[in-house]
Amino acid sequence: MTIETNEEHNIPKVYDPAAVEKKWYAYWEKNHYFHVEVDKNKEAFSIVIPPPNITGQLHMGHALDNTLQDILIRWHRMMGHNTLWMPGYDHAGLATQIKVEEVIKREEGKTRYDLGREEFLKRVWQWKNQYGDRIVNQLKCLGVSCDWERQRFTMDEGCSQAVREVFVSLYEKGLIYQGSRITNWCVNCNTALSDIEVEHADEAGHLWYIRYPVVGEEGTYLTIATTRPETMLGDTAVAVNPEDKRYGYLVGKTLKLPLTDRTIPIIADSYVDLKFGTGAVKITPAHDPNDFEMGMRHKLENIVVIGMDGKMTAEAGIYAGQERYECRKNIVKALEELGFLVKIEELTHAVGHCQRCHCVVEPLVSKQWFVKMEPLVKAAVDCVEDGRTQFVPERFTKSYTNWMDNIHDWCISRQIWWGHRIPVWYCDDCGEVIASRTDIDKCPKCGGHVHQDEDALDTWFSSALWPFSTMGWPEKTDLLKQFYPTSVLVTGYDIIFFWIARMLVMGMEFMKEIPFHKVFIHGLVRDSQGRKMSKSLGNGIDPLEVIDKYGADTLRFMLITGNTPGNDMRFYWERVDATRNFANKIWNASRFALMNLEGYDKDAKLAPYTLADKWILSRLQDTEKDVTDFLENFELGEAGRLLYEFIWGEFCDWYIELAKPRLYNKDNPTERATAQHVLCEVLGSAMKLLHPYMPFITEEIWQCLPHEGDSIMVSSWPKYQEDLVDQEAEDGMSAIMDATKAIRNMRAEVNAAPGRKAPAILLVDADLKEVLETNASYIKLLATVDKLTIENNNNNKPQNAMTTVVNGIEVYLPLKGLIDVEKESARLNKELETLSKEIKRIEGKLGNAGFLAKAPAEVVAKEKVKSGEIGQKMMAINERLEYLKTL
RNA sequence: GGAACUAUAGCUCAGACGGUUAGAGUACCACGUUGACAUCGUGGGGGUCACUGGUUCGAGUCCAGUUAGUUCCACCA
Repeated sequence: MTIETNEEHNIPKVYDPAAVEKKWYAYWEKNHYFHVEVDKNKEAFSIVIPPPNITGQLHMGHALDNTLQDILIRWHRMMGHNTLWMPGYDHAGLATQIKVEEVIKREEGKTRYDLGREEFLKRVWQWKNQYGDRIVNQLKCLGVSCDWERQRFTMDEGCSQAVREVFVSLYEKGLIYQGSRITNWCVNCNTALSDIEVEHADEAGHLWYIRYPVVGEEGTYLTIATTRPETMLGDTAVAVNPEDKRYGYLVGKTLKLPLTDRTIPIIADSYVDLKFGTGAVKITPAHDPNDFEMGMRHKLENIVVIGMDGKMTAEAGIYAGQERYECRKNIVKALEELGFLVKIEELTHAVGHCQRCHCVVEPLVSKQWFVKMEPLVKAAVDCVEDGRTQFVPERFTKSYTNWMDNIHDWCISRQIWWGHRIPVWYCDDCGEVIASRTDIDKCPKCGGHVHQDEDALDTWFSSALWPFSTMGWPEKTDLLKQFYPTSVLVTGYDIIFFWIARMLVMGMEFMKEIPFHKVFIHGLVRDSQGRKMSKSLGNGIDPLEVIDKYGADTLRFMLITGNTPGNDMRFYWERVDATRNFANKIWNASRFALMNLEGYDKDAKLAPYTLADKWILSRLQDTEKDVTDFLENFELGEAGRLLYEFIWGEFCDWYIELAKPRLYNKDNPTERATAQHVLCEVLGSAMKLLHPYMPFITEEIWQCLPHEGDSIMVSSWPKYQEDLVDQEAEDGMSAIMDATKAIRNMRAEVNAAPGRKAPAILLVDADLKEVLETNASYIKLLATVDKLTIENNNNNKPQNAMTTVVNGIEVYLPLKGLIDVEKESARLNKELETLSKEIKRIEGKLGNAGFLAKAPAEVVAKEKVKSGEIGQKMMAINERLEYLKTL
């Protein structure tokens, strides 16, 4: 194959991602590169996407999460594995319902109750059909390579069937039950919530001390302390600790409950803390979880005074109908007026808020469905503790197991319409309760009329099944056989309990197998001040904006590098700029290559590799190996950093510069072809290694370079070629690079005109002499040297020259008339100072018997070499200083 | 009340098994438009690795404690 390039070709100097990205994504999709069929002969690698909400817009968290997955997926695909990335989205029950309700309210002024269940659901489906794909399209802008042909939805037919199967099966096993319990109730969203949907926040509140008169003992009171005086209307007892000597004599007596005409008993219960408040607690079983428990123990009555709407009930007497906080004010006022209020203290305490609407959650008794967790968690904890499923980073294991060890039953019913309706029917005639996998229209027992439970399931119930429901469960599919357990699950630490834990539980229960081998946890993307990005703060940065301005490659690489797994990261535009510059650097390196590939013939006869060729090829192998190692350990940031350093710091800064003379010289076609060959080889491999991170620009470049195959994304991952590893070449090049840098450094010190060539003298050890002589042209080219003299270091030292010693090389720069004796002496003395500090440290080590005896021989030898080198340096500098004194 | 994480250059962050003269990007200073790139090149300044103790021949790296910050869990009215 021969490349024809036109000297005048107009590849733009600045990389423009917009056109490139659209073009290649369309190309990949058209060629079905994302799609995978089961291939039992290949090693399987699979990921199920954390399904984004249909209401959602792509945010930075998605961008990070999906980039991580895409890197792993693209890498494994290139490794030749049978690679599946299962995409899909989540119906997000409550969140979506609220969203659609808002829209309908705004546009039509109606509530969902106005529309009725059927019509409302029709609207949500419409909404889903209209906007559901929005986030998928946004994900595509990011370049992710999901198998879109397999896209799933938590409420599609298959997933819904899986939900039914799991629900009914658990019900039959007695692991799902219905009960009247005190649960978290959101008075705004009008539904029950699970414990983890309640967010606790410390709030400044008050502790009101109220005295309750003891019945039959005029003038005797028992003072209680409460943070919620409005609930006193529902008090059915006051409790003291049985050990509490202050109140012992009162236990068994009754109290007159102020503001009511009821009397309540004084009971003893060890739950009561003697040191808090007065040591006497009012008990309101209907409105406090602890009181509820105590009420059960002491068979107390539940008096509901706050309703589902957050307003006081008829039980609240004259307060009926008042909003709960308004009532609180009025109660306090009344107590004060009647002399029952003893004092008010300031108190900060944790108050639960609804995760969705942030209003204060009310503990209320209601009839709900629960999953009995305790029998289910063991398997899910065991598989993590014995390492079948591993968290990366490992530290998240602990928070997972801690949480699982203290698990509460999971309230799964929601008083909402959008979601999986609870598959339970009640017979209106015989009262039978039937959980069914299929819809029923009459009672199987008596044939009577049935009606279905009105409630829907917690969104996370269907998410919990995601790893297997998306692969066709409960059918025994080939997909499941090949891809379950999935290889890795990638998500943020914020949903470990909501999602990871539940998937482990359900996977172990229904597949009898872990859902994933690894859980790769990442942190949050925060703003530049470290704050969470949020709508209310207005500090969110739209990933699509970054993609528009800078390209997806830049966003992806920026999000992945510069932080470590599991840690939060801050978003800085400066870092976006820096990454954009990297993309542009790659672009221009490729532009350079293309401009110099004219006449390139893949099969041309090659000259022997030069030192630079051997060096860069060897470094490429090191990079391939290290990058692969890092990827295997989920150190994606480190792998990215390595690629950055290799491409910019070695390939661009040194190799390209050194290849220029051969590329420009058309009189020696064999050498030119060799340089072209190595240039293409290294650049091509570098693009492959970088492809998982920056899929678009690497495809664009790869397609321009000589290549085999139709796309870089289905090309093979570079192999570590041991025969190209050349330590000698690497050592030789580092000597040359060190000498070059030393010369540049000294020239800069005296402000020598950078463009003007000057002579230099190197005095070197015998073993370095040959490589330096052979490649003297490198130093001349890169250090702007015209006459380079290389001698053995036992020769006479050149006079009237600047000097420094690096890597066993004494570098002299004759600078006739340029040397400022004073300045040069100062510079050398400063260097001498650092060196003497260093040698003192090393000699201390070498003089330490313990070090010599216990440190590995290798380390000792290294220190000795170092000591020798420094000694040599110091000697040379001292000689030079002596000479300067004579001037 | 438990638990986790973080503390390294002005800023944002890397530093695997303890052994490099502790790194990068950015910012800053100086010089530079030689035919890939000024979204660039070359060079430079800048850190007692939060503090205290311990283990070790040797600690930014391991252990204990202290301080500061962040976060999660927890039914204390």
